[in-house]
Amino acid sequence: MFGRCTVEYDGRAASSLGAGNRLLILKPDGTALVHTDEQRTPVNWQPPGSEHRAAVRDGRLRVRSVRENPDERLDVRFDRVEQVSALPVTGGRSVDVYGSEEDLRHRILDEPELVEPGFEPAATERATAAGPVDVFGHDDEGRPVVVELKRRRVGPDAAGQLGRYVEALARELPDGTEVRGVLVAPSVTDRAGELLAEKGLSHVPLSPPASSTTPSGDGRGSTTAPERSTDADDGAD
Amino acid sequence: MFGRCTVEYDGRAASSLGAGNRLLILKPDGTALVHTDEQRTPVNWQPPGSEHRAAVRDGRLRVRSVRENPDERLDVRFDRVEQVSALPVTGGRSVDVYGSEEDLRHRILDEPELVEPGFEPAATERATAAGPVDVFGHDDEGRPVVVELKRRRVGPDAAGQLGRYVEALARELPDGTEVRGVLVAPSVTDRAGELLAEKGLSHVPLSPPASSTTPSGDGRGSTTAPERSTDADDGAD
DNA sequence: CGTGCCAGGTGCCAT
DNA sequence: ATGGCACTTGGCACG
Repeated sequence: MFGRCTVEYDGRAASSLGAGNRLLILKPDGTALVHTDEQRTPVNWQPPGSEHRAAVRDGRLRVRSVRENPDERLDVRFDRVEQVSALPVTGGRSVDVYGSEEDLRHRILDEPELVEPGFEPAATERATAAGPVDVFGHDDEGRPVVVELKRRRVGPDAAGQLGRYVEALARELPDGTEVRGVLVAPSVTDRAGELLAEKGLSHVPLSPPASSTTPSGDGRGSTTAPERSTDADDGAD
Repeated sequence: MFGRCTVEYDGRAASSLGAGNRLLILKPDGTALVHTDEQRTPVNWQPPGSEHRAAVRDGRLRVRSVRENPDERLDVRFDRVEQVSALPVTGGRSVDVYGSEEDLRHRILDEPELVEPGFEPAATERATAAGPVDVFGHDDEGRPVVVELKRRRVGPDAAGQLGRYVEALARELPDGTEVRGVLVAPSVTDRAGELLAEKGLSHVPLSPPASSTTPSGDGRGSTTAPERSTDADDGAD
């Protein structure tokens, strides 16, 4: 729907939006989106699972979307409706994304020496008291190694996360066992680097496999070709 | 626009979406959104600042949106266009949200005893080597106190964040100075609670002021002018 | 369901 | 531009 409306939201937070022309999208799964002419993020919304209802009050259309747990409500009051469309959506709803953290994990399991020579992965998502460890394994001297993967440049939070895993494992393993921690990510910020150094953790610069040609820039050596590149025949257009 | 299309994305990651009827939204600020009939998140998109272009190839409409830094591209190829609308958006584009972390900070600055009796705030956003501290102050015995605010229930990350601030301040202040850390949030998860305990930090259960029951006026900080504050009316069911 | 964590996170604002 | 962080974060997978 498109038209002049006001929007009120109350729930996890609360907000109010004065009159203006906006686009209101109501999805059959209960999602509601109010979009203006800027930004990727809707100015107001209601998550999937909400219930939409429409009624005319004082001669004006009001669309109300409500959900519970948490209780929240979105009210869109129109004083003029410019357009209403019902659109029959079909086809795929989700995409496989290449270049994710999972792809990075596969890359490392395929070639553990990318982490360091002699590294031997033992488990993924290994449970610890501090949460699941992305890749757990041992170095060339048999020392336990915790590997935390990030698909992009990281800040201090990732260093903290890795540190928690290392500490949790150190407690879990026999007293005195030295546990190493390796952060695998394209790069780290200065602060994150300092934090890693403080905690005795290390960083291995490595990116998820490029889905298509991202040739120059990252001098991260010409490691073997990712099989992912089978979409190369797409070109043409 | 609405119609049957395929969608290809390549940039920070890469994805491919087979043919189907979807809604394509092109905003004048360069945003592009591809929505299916589910979820709040678009199945594909392009951020603001991108450039949209349309062309007919092999008798089919192709919309391409490109941006640089990072380089990324979205291609939507239609084989049938069901509807095209150009909608004149007007009016406010952003909302004042109540119940934010900032509101929680105001609440605490108004009533510091909510943190603990005798707490005296000294600064907000106080800079440290580990980042800005939400509220910095002193307790009834003059000890420095770092307060980290969260508007909702928090996990281990918040405990880590607070811990980093406390440690950074402890280093900055004269040797031996005891720095206390208080996490103000509605609640904490078990794991976060353990982490807090380990680090000698404490938790004060407190929520942002409820919007619907906000009793008295509060001078909202330095930011935008709230022109639409008085709208307490709520149409009964 | 809650907990934990990734995400093409987005968006805001500081240096 | 990069960094650090909040967000009605959203979404998923696992306990």
